Amino acid sequence: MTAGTAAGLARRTRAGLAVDLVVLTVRDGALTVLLVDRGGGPFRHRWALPGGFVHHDEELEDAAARELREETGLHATDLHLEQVRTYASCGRDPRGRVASVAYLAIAPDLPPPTAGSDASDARWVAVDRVGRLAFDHNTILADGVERSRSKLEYSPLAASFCPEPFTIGELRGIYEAVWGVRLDRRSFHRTVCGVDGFLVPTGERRTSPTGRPAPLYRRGRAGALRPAIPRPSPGGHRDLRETGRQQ
Amino acid sequence: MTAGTAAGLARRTRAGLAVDLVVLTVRDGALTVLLVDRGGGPFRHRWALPGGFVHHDEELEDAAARELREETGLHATDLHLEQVRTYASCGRDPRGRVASVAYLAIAPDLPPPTAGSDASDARWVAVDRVGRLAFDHNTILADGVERSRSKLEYSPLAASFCPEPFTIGELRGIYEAVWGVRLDRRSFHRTVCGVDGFLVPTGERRTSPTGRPAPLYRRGRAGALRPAIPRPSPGGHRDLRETGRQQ
DNA sequence: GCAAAAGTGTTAATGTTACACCCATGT
DNA sequence: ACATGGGTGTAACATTAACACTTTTGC
Repeated sequence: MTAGTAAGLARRTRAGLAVDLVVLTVRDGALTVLLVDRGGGPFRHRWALPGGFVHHDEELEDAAARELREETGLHATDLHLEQVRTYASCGRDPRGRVASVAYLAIAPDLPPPTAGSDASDARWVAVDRVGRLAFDHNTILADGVERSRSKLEYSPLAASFCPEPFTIGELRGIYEAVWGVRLDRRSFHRTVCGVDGFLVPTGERRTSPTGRPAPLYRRGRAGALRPAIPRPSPGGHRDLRETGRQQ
Repeated sequence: MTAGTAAGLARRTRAGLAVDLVVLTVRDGALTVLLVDRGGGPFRHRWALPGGFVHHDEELEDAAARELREETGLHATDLHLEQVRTYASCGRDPRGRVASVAYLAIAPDLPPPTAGSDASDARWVAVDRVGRLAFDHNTILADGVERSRSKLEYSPLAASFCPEPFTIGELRGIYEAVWGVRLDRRSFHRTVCGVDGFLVPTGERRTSPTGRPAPLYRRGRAGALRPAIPRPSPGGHRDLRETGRQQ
């Protein structure tokens, strides 16, 4: 589009342009999201996703990185940031039409955030303990979580949850927390090590008070996981296929 | 987001809000997109994706459906419509800041469209023969095509390319055109019939001048394909030829 | 009968799952 | 030695790919 006659130009819709962030990490074995207590505006003192209006001449992704920095001190170079989708329902913001572009940010576990300019408080909350949020943020959160769950399978996203360098065991903990399943330690090891470009061994090892020292890894360059890390099917295994019969 | 103090409110960004449509179909065995020749505005007489500004108090999806109707006569009830992503770079529209939400529309093969209000011409073009488009529409098109290719695997999207009722052979033609591969006729048949809820037999058959009559199907209610339709790996091996003659 | 497309059966190769078992370390 | 987690081997099972063969129609 963006087709427009002179008449079309005159009556074209203008809307507020904002970004909202679904910042996920794994803390204590649970998938966790960063929430802020809104300091002002509508839904004051409601919990919400961090975010804010895009500045003039500012790219969406830069706005997302800026909000992240302002609210958490995180720098976008350290983490994965991707667009999820846009929410622009007419009634979603009482101040008027606002189109909010949601971004998913994946970060290693971090210290509790400090409240920023737009928030009176900020904290990490396990995604299954999140209450009613401001605006349509419960929907945005659900979409972000769903996106991260499915991308774990075929993208190297899981490694973005780990502070580098990390062990295979820590990586497995990410998969278990995000998917909410238990994975076989031995099969998992072989599977991830068999994915070309996923993990790069540092040559170092981490010794721990318990167990054999584990080799350390960094994120590799692979953009997609081939083969994928199989996600256990929730309903168990399929039984025999029934071939479709006609008449 | 949508956090805003009184100060934040005053300086919030406002932008034009538009939708662009990647309307795909399969024609003559090729994945094909609907393009319009821009009748006015910037990029006049350049080919572009159909789309336009969102009206006041109009939902994004309604705007997408309206543009589709205006430019092609298609009704959204007949086709699959989903949001892909939002493009809002500062320089993408010479008229100013415009956020364009891209939608993917999948339609059965249709007669050539008629030009609408914003377009001086409209036509179907095979996606691998698309030239330089207006704005950033080549990028939007590429993202839409990529989305449709990956969704074919695990969603019932392929059936939206077929006018109902359809045969298994027609459905296979969709997969072959979109993925650009040849699929084994017999394995494909078993695979799709084994997916619960994908296809619903009508009980009717379609007789053709050549070959055995094929049972007809409609789209089922499945939202996801379990198991998925396996997509041949690109770095793969086998090129299949199906001569149709038995050895 | 013949060509063409639908549909079934079968097998080899491949992939996945589950678990036995060994390794290396701190206590 | 033992507990703990890292790492390898392997057999059972499930899935996939390739293709032989049969069925049903129009001409």
